[in-house]
Amino acid sequence: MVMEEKLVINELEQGRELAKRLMSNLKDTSSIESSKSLISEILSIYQNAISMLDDKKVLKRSREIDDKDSKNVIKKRKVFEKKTEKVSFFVGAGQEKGSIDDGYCWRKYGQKEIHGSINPRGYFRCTHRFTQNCLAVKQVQKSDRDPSIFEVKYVGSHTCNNTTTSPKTPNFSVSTFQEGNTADEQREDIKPTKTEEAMMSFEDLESKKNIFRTFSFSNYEFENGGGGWKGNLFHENQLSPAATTSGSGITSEIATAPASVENSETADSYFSSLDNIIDFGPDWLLSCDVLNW
DNA sequence: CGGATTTGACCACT
DNA sequence: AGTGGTCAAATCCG
Repeated sequence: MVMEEKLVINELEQGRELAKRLMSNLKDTSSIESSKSLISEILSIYQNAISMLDDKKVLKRSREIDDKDSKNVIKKRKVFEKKTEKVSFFVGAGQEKGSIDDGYCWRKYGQKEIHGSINPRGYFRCTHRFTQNCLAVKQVQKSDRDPSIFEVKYVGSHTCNNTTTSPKTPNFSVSTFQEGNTADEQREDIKPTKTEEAMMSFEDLESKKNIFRTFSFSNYEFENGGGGWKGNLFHENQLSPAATTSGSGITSEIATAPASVENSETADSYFSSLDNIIDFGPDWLLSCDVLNW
């Protein structure tokens, strides 16, 4: 492991420790000021870590471009320019056949057996690819480790306006993972959720990402007891590979959106309230209690 | 009948 | 040469 990677890990570990302390403080409503201070520190640490990783990406990318230029080779596939985001959906038993709606219309264009994986990977692209030149693509694969988890990898952003009728509001716990096209991966787990039901539209993942980035925990320990899941989780009542899925063993940000829709607050409004992390309101604190933080 | 899915073939990349 | 991603003809389905 190179030195800069160690530094990043060190930064993230510090953030984790501070987060733990914050959790303890949150149980004591009298220490709000202390909690705010901790949050500020966490934000600073995560920002440092992110900056380190971004710098690595810039360096790596420039090297790739130089290599191409030096060889004077024109390659058809420009993989490194695509923005990818991995997400995992954790589905309940017997729900695989359900249909997940992430707010977009997808059309399956291929399926492949992946070397080393038990389950095939499905390839989906936006239905409006040709009508609106929307280049969004996603890959869905059932987790080998846990059949109840679908790993979904989103590549590119939607440029189409058409989302399916009602905003897809999957109820799930989400963890997204943004990857550079290489091994530079950022791990950011988050556990928002005011209640156990939040609705969110995938089109908002990108915009919310920064929010998660500023405040995230590794909830993997909570949800899997340290078991093998390395990535982000989505809890969804209904999900079909065609609709969404992915995020193979990776790490990322996590949002839990629960399973019923009784709570009227949508993910959108929920996340909006996160715009200023420091201003988490009483509701958020309540959710911490609910989650037994 | 039109749109979506399946699936083998093809191609880019390593 | 092996692997993953995409294409496109065949097929399915509402």
